[in-house]
Amino acid sequence: MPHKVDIPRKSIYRLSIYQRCLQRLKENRVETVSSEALAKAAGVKSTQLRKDLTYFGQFGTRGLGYNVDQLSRTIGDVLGQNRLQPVILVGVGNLGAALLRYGGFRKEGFEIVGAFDVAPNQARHNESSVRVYGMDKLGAFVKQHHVKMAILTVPVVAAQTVTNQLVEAGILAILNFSPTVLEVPEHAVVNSVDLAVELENLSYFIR
Amino acid sequence: MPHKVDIPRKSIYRLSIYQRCLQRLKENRVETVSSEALAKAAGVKSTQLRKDLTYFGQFGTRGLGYNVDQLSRTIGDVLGQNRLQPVILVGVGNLGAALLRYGGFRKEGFEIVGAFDVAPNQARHNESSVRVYGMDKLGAFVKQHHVKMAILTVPVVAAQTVTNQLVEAGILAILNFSPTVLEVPEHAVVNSVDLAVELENLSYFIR
DNA sequence: CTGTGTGAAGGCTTTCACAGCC
DNA sequence: GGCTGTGAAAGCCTTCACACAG
Repeated sequence: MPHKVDIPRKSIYRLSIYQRCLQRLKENRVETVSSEALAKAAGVKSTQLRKDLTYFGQFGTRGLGYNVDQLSRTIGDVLGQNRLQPVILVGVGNLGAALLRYGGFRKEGFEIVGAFDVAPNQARHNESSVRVYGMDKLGAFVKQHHVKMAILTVPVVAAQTVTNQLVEAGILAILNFSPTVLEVPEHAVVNSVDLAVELENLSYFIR
Repeated sequence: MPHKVDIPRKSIYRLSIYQRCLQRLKENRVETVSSEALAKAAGVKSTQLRKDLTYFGQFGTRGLGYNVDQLSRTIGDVLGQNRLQPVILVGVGNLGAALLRYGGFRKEGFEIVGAFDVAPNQARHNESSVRVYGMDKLGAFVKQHHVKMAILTVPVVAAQTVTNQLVEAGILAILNFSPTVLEVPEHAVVNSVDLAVELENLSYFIR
């Protein structure tokens, strides 16, 4: 429920990583974990893990560690992944279609409830159970299904236009795969995944 | 050629963004750009852009700005994108196959020269011109083609094992799409793209 | 005695303010 | 006058050191 802004964005990212590790521990029937052990699994320092957690409260038992199940549920609450979050995907090309088929988001609390494309009929929607609609259906769909998040996999030239449509429709968060900088109003959030940028970055570090 | 370690990693990332914007300017026959204008296009402050650039030298003309073409070539040198860099892809499932078909990396200086999978024959390699080999061919291929970078799109359970094989084969940089933390020796670099983490992160910011 | 929680210190990145050059 | 280059300041995040609880 809170929304304290003075929590480092990086801490939030790490919360997701911790959650992954906790899930794996849960599968292995581990009930308790120390900050040392969990931090190692997540690839961070134990002090950082503890600091990250204290932004949201105190969950550990001194001398013992953290209860895996309880910590996992707490982090789930913070990240809002304890309710299935509906997501739409816009742009059903190569990448978009692959993400539709992937479906592994569901386990993390996200469900792609609909897809949109300028040419819904020729879109590569084979094998996926998600329906592909034309762009004209977007506004009504978002309102009807109370969708707040969108995955954007359209070509660069369309990215900003579609973004505007999404914001207009009431979308608050966009996961952008187009290699371009998107402009959105204050109240909306964009995370960009740029594959070429990641490759270039690696390329720099191996010379 | 250099490899100064005291350059912020984030600056390197931004260099890629600047490069994108410069390319677009070049297409529009723009010859000169101010730090103010370029920064705006890249979504950063102009002082940050200038600071980023000074890590590598002085490229601007006071009172005028930067020469688009020259700056672009300089950044290209730094990022090592002026030679086509060979890349392999391991794990030809949904996402892997989509990336193979995508092919948009070439424009940024990367070429996927080969793909690998435990089951190369049933891999989804349709429509792509990249050949899919069995994992046993990996070592020889990497050596023969002098490949230094790999894209990893295998399931979580296989990720660390395959990573070890890659490092063993001589791969220095890995772009990892598996939702797990990879362990690599000092001399190797990993960049991870975790779609679920990105979604969770967004989810946090819209509550 | 083990392991968490946390104020303070340290380190890194961004921003400011302005000197310097065209 | 306009715009870059840059030392210094500010801000932010990580790490340390240790108090404190079980």
